[in-house]
Amino acid sequence: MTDDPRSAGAPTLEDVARAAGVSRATVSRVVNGVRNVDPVIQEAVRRAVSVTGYTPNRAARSLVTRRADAIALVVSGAGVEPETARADSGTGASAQGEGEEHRDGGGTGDGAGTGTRSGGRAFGKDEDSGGGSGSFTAQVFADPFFGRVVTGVVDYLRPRGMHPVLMFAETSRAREEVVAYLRQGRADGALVVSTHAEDPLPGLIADAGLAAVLYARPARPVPVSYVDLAHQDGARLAAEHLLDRGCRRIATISGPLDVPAGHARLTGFQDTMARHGHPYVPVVEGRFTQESGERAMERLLAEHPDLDGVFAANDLMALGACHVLREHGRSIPGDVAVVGFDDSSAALACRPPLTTVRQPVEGMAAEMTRLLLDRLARPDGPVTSVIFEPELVVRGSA
Amino acid sequence: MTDDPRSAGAPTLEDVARAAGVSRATVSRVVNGVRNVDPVIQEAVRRAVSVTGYTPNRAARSLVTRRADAIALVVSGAGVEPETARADSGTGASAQGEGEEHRDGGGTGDGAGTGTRSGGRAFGKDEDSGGGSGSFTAQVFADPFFGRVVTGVVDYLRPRGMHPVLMFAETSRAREEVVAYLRQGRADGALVVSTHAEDPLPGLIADAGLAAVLYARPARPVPVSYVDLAHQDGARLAAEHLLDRGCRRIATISGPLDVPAGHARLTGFQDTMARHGHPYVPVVEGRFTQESGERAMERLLAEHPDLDGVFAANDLMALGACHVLREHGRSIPGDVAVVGFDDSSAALACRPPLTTVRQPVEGMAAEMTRLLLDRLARPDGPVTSVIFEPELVVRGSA
DNA sequence: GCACTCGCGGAGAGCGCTCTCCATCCGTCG
DNA sequence: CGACGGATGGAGAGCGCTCTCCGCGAGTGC
Repeated sequence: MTDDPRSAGAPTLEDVARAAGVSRATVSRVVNGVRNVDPVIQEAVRRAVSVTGYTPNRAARSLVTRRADAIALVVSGAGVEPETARADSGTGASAQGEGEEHRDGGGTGDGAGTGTRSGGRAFGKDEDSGGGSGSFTAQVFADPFFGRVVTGVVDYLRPRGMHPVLMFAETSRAREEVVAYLRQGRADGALVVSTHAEDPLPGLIADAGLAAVLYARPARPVPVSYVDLAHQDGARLAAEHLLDRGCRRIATISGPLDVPAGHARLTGFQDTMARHGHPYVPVVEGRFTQESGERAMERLLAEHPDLDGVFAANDLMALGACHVLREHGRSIPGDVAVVGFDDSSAALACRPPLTTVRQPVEGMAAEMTRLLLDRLARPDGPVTSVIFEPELVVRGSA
Repeated sequence: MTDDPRSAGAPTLEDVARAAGVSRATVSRVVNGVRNVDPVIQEAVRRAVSVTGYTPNRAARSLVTRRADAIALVVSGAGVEPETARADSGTGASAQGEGEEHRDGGGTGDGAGTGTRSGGRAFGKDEDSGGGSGSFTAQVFADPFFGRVVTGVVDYLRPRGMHPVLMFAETSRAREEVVAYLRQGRADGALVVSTHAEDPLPGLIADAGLAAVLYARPARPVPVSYVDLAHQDGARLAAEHLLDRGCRRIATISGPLDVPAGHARLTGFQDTMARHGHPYVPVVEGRFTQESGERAMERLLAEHPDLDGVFAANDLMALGACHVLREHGRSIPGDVAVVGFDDSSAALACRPPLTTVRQPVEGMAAEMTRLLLDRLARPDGPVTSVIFEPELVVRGSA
């Protein structure tokens, strides 16, 4: 019968108000942006808050503010997949979404990465206890790139009291879930990292009038902000460095050509080479995985045993190339100079450490986050994009 | 004046009910677990839902169900930190979390891993555009381990329509934020991965009566479920393999001894070696980073130039050790056999690929998630823990 | 000295949803 | 043939919070 703080559940605004002898509204004012409350009362309220151990209920707040104060970090995958069936399997088993088909790399097509796919990832060979063997998620994190994106996003968000919800969207079903998630108001906007061009997700999000910012420019224009890297410039840096070093028989291992970054790095490289009198550059297409880099290097070596310089479109492939090169008795950089791209952790896992083109992933991810938060603050602000400049990091391999 | 679906904002249950000519309650019944609604009406409601494009508002639902249908994935860091000042630096720079003090390896103490810390991570040397140079986040993702944890968690959660909120908790402030987050009802429970023993977070969560499951047993008992690996057994496997191979002058690079996993792997290794007539095994403490593995290997080689076998407590260190070994002219496994631990992606980034002890991280993470969901379903269920058995994966290095 | 403004706190109306009663209506059994 | 039970749908009360009104008291200008 005393003023017990309603023994059930967590204390509410009401409880605090009672304890402080004021109204709910006043407590709310104090708890949030202190609009205009007498300092004395403020203090009383604050004391009451700590006495009762009050924590505002976010659901209730979100209900009225219509803000979740959360954002989604979405890793979006290939657009190519069997979605003809328009599966209406209701709830339940969505595990079948696995059947995703990657288009198998253009000219490289030695069927390599298909059966032996596990080469790219170390784990989960015959594991089946729920851990994602060949799952999209596992593939994603096999590349150090995504960890860096997460790092950039989280480091930007944390000081602002926000935390990202991690989502993956490699199937149309998953994509719809992402849109639904946003529409349900569980997140105010999305940070989308696409692993493939033609990803329909940005379009879906834009159509639904939801806020998003992309990492990398979408293949077809979408009215959404993005951050990107000047890939061509980076490739130019690599080419010039190899040339400056005196390499004359230079080849390149490109990324998947259906990925804008892969394409741009190749054309940037070829253009620069051509401009310096090397109109023809041997190229084998890889898939940004270490194993594909190995295959590509083997092939390159078979066809051009005398090459003295290689530019791989990312570090993982460069690492694989180095292994193969060494196995074939080539010293690095003595016999063959190798330049990678990204400056990821793989660059240092290599011996000698990789000379590479640095992509400031963390900074780009942070900027992407900033753009999203800006947009949420001013929904009618302009759609802006930021292009980052890469820089060459010279280490031992070239 | 017509039955326009209230042109403002998203359609609500009310709108759907009107469109279907039923009551809100009925629509709710259909949308959720269909308790008992006439099939005909069900169909009508479903049609109305798709016509109106209705999506339930999660905040409203959470408000009454008191469930967020979300869980937090928390990477928790060192307990050791300068929190005397009780830093009230408000928001902003949390980057100082770097000051985190790892005890510098027992006898190793050559001050190595201190200045050259960047060796462990590839990125962000002088980068400052917000991306986390030496941030805790960056450190965390520099190890392939966390990507695997995320993979396991996400792959288990996704088919269940859930997505994890990613949080980090390396400072007491961050820890409080995690607890607050849970108390606000933004997540129903937490999955906690501690990078250090003595982590206070599990205790804080348990004290607050919140649900959680840990990856790895906490140093001091906490009434919380966890999953863990039989580290000793794994180390035994490594020792026996090295011995079986005929190695007789074996040394080991241990993990940080203040981390239970590091400690257990060392003692398991030593015990087995002792049981086989090798009471003394040279050991240098590493920090689970590639660079610390290199340093340790250098030291080991200096003191025991004739060694013919090395067990590194994780793959990253084994990778570093291999580099150093090769630089010193030792062939692997010819002159020196190397065994790693984890079977992470680093094991395949190595040449020859690493023989290693497999920790089924994805499976363990999935199990951890299952335990949490179980607990949320039955809050008064038992506190259970699951210990996984490691297995030896023989590849080229030993 | 009176109306007017302004600062400040309280009352109360929802936000959209779930869920517990009830009211109905049907079929069926005594 | 009347009553009763089960199946079904509707009404309505909140969940905890924010925020718009209002009221009140005190300062201010003419």
